[in-house]
Amino acid sequence: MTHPLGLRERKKQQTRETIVRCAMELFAERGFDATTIADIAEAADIAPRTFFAYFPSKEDVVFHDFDAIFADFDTRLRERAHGVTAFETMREWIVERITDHADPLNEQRHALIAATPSLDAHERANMGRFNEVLTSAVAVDLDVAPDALRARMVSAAAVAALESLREIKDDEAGPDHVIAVMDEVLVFLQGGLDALRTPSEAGAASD
Amino acid sequence: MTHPLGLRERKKQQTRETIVRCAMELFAERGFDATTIADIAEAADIAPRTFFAYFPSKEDVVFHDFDAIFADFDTRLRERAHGVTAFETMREWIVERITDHADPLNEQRHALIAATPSLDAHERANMGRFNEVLTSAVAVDLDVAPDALRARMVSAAAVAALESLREIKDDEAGPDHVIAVMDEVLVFLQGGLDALRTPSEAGAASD
DNA sequence: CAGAATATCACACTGACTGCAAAATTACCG
DNA sequence: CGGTAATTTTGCAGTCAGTGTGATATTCTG
Repeated sequence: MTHPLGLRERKKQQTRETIVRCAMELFAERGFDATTIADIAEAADIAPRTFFAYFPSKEDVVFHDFDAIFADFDTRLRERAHGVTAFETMREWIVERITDHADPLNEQRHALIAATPSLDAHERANMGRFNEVLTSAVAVDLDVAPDALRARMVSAAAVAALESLREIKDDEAGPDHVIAVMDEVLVFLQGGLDALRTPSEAGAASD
Repeated sequence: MTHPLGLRERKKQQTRETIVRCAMELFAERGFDATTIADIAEAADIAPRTFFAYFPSKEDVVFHDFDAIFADFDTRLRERAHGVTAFETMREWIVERITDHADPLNEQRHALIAATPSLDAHERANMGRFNEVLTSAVAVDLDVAPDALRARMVSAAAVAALESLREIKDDEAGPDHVIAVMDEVLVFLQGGLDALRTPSEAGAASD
């Protein structure tokens, strides 16, 4: 009655955050592989076994917010209005995320991921999930099969742009740079699709 | 003197092949995760500890030929003649591989990968390496920075095509289908790059 | 406050992977 | 051929991630 969430839920949330904070700190200090579950548990003042009540694996701590982000993107794609392109939806979503959720810890996180092969693989798998949902949405836009080559190419190029964005993120100019990048992507994709639409001149110049 | 390779080398090669064969058999039967190193060692008639003298991890058995394939692609890209596009090089390379190395076990392998998350992540990492070298080669072609967005997009789209090819592979028509796919990719990339080159009309139609 | 629900935890276990040093095998050279 | 050096195989002990189970503690509900 005093709180929107019961004591239990609040404590759980708090413990979860403590685990994430302590773990990321240790990862930054010693590296991911050199940090054990026991280390994290001690720092967060929980039993080692309890860690696994919060995260299925050590890696999942690093990507603790991915599920929420992905779900957000997915529903956004699914619930877009008729006539609104998947790419436009993605562009909007990215600009929002950049402006709203400017997380200064992201830079540190990505340094960690880049330095840890297993995390890098995990990150790629995450991007793969973005790619999947984007591909099927693009396929709907283009009115082709869900696994059509052109849908894959469009989605892959868009996700490549997404990846390039996360490398700059905070230090470079925020929304302006993002918009510039997305514009370049749009021109590229549009040009590519137009070329596929007109079966005229195929390949003449060098790429 | 009787052999190009000494007894030692020959036995090593043989043992390596035995491990791969036995392991893949077991993986196909029971699944990757349900197969232990001890199982593989017993089947290949070696000590469990010896397994790690041949492969750094269980996963690497599945991708035992990746290093060679990747090195082939990489040198091919590096040593291409002046004026020959990275994309053209890739196209040639793929057609050769499809025709020469038609491995009937590949289908089985990819089923295994698709069914095993950790292998899927590993496979993505492998594709990521293709993407990296292709990106820098494309950047040279386009005369832009190695991490330029357009180089990334081109490479990402090409790798997406590569991934789509590996899904069909044996059952569908071989070289013909491959060439058709690569042609479509070329038109798409060419169109996209042309659009970026002419700063005229940007976005009008829907993608 | 009692009892149901749930969270924390200790314990024991599997399985991947590593370091180390002994034992077996192969190569080399006089 | 014999013996020694180089290399490979192996056993053993150990670390660490992750899981199942059941006991204990905490919170919730009436």
